[in-house]
Amino acid sequence: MGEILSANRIEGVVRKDVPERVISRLPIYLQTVETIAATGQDTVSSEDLAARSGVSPSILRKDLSQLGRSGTRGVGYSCPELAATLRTFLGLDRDRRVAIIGAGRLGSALADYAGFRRRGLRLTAVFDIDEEKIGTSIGALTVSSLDDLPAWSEDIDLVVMAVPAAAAPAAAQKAVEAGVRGILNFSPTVLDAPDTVRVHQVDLASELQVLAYYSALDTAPLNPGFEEHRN
Amino acid sequence: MGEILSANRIEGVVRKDVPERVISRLPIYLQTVETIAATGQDTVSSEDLAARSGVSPSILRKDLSQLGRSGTRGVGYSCPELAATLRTFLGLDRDRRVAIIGAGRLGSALADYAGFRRRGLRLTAVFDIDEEKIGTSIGALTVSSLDDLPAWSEDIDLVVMAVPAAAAPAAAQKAVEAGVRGILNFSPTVLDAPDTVRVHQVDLASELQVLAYYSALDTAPLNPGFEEHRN
DNA sequence: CGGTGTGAAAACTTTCACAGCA
DNA sequence: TGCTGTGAAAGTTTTCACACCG
Repeated sequence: MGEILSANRIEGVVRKDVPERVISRLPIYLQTVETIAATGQDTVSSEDLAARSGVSPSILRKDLSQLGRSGTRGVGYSCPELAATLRTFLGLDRDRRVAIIGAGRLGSALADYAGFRRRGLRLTAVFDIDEEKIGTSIGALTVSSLDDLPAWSEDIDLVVMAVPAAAAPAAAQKAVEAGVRGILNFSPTVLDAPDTVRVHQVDLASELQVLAYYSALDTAPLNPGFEEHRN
Repeated sequence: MGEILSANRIEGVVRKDVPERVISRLPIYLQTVETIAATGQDTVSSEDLAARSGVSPSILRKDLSQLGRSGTRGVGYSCPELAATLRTFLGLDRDRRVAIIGAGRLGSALADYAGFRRRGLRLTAVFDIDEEKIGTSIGALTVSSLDDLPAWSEDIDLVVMAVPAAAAPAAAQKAVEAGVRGILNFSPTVLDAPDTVRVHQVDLASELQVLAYYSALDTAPLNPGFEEHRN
């Protein structure tokens, strides 16, 4: 499940194996540095960039140092240079092509997200199995039949799954067969896929349940007078 | 940012401080064990439950052992008992009240999610600032003005932010002032909030960018003939 | 001078392997 | 016997603190 691939070969250059934890923070840095660059500020310190990204300055410096030296001592990081480095490293210099499976409310909402292009992603197709939806428009796209997915396999790198839990495994199977390299799964189901396909899970209820746990901490006990059970 | 609270007092019982990593896996176990229970299977081994939850058996056993002994040696875990333990531990035995801020496409789609009740969550309100949307219905709820949020403060534990990035900080501020305990933020902005409020970020583009990175690994090098640089 | 880059230490997480119990 | 619960080992991530350089 979600094994880390170890070859790490991009454009022929073999890189130090960068941990997934680090990779998952890079998009945040990218977004933050773009926001800062948009204000006209040309350089930024690790302290400032870290604060705005919600991480510690030392972790930010460690993370960025793994992409090669990218800052200037005594000055900070050049916003445009850093943004370019991050985009290249993440493979966003050439647009990644994304398809959404599921043209219901959630799928349509995600398809609507205006930031795709700006963030190096291109929405190329939307699929559904519902005859009612096939042929309708979502933004500039027309909903295709999921059965036609194989025909698109050359034009899809990543898939967003926005279908009911029951439909997810079969749809994922089709995506895998079509050769997609990653699946972002909004259905509340653990999907299994071969090691060549990365699956990330986003589950509304699970996230809220974690928050629910923390929301119950530190509140007045409902049942005072009870005491510590230890084994 | 997102400091771990340390008091950990639930219903008067002081617990071992359970790491966030562990907490974030519990909802998955809960969902998996409920699915298994629904098939009529009464007990489950750590090996089986782990495989279906996408984790290793040892990590599953370690995680569950932190909730107190919950299995039976030689047998496995009782599905109904384990589900009850997890629900209680996560604080889901009494429904957590959730509000959605943002009645656009995404907010409506999330409000529509059928699993709330079953998963210990109750959607109590939907807010927006757009006069056009206020007063319209989403499912059984009527969209309220965000300005009325303070009046609801007693009825909201958690908030889901589904507004454009530009509107997120102000909306989060209102939620914090109303005393919510957690925010699940779908806007692509890092929100800062006091330590008493936990903020989790879910960003479509960031998730896809991480997948994009991995999708570029192990593909045929664009620039073959280059060889391994090792330090 | 000021802020990055980085070893070394500390903290945390996962895996291993097996004791112990139903 | 079979599978949980758990110490101890291995591995990973974060923090610290400071050398180094523009």
